Amino acid sequence: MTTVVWFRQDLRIRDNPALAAAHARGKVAPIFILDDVTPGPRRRWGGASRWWLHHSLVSLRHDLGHLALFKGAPSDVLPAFIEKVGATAVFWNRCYEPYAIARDQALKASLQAGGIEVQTFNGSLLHEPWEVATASGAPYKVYTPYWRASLAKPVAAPLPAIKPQVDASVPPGDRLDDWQLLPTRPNWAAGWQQRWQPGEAGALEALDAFARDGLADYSQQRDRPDLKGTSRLSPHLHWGEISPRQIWARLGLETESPSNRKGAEKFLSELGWREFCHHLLYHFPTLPERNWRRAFDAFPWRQADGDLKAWQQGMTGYPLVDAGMRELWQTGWMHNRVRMVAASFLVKHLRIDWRRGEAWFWDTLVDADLANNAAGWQWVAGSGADASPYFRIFNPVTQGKKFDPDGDYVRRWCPELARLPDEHIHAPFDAPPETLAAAGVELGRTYPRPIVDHARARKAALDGYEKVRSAGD
DNA sequence: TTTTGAGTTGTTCGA
DNA sequence: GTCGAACAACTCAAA
Repeated sequence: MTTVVWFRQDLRIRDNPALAAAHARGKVAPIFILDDVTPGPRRRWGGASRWWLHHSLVSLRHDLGHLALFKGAPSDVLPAFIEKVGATAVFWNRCYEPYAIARDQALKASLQAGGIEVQTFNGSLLHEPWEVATASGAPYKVYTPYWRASLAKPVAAPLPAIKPQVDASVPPGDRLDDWQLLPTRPNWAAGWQQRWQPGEAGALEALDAFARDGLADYSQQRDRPDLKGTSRLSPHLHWGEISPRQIWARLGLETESPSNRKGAEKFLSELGWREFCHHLLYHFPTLPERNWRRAFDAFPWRQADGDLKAWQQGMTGYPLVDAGMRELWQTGWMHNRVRMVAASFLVKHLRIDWRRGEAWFWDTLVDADLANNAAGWQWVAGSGADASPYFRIFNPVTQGKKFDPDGDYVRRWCPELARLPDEHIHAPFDAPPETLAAAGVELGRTYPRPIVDHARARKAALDGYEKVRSAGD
């Protein structure tokens, strides 16, 4: 008996429920479908995600021994593939993007109507979004009670690795290179393979390194963009090269020292945010498109295309923001602390609609994830569930001094400022002229002047939120 | 149904 | 330099 396993965001052979169940039935016909056609917001993977996907598929194909690649609408591709390999069943692990849920439900119904057995599994979350609910059965809208309720539920143990018996008659489908997932002209991802190792082996190595070395100081170091204090597991998690269950199981063992235990709990609570974001997206499917708090529809966003461009290019004149945006552009990733500062700057200092920032992150982040991205941006904007209060406006200079105290992070990504002394590295616009000259910095020429004044921008943002407040009634 | 306590990540101002 | 209070009300979750 051959079972088709449709791989999506579960590009691994360990703890893969759909693959394990199919293997238990007999031969397996694995397939990945590049779906650029199903309609929906952010249905098409961004540029950085496509780079990651390419390499992750190479890795998965190697681990499986065979992987069929097809491009197009799953509603066309999958039934044809099932027929071609003579399968009687298809298994997959669930996705949670609203368009994917609609697509998969329709496909499941039509396959079942055609006599094909369909089974779906949880391969991406500790708990399904509908499994965690308040006493009255409603979805949670606040993180802390959500996570408390999640912690009270048992987490399934991870499944062992599967080396499936692949059906020899499985057609290979497309050549991966023909999908052109990798950038050319220019190849902006040159050098990314020194920084990232997409695929299951890389994910396991990253978890191993983090569990070994990262937990003891995680609670403090996670906020320091100048240090390597975070796990960098986010892109691996997004593509399902590793599952939250595996992380849960691994970190649950790291309890020999109190500091490790504290770090593990903190990290798992970050995993909890990922779960909460998926919970929100599932229960509020317009999250990527509409203000979760509708009163924010009254916020007076600016068009300001030039300011948007300066932000995207890391040319705002605020070193921490610029360092973050350049790190993003050059590596496909940005430190979480800096994401908050840079996002807050776009939304509150520049008063540009969070959706335009969300779109930029979607295209440039290797860990771009609809649930996390949409919920994160709405959190920063103040329009989201359990969001940052409107009056919380990050000061990029204060944040820089606090979390990049020696300026190492700014110097790495804004080398034109590298020779400034520590006390001026986060606010070159306040440095004495002779200090700037000695460091070879000429504002407006070698590094931009601030595109907005912090105090004025802060006041304007608060005025904008006043409109939201009055629209709330 | 009503009430009560609580709520990721900050900044600024004044003592 | 450090510290606490104000920011401003509102919504949520649970008793």
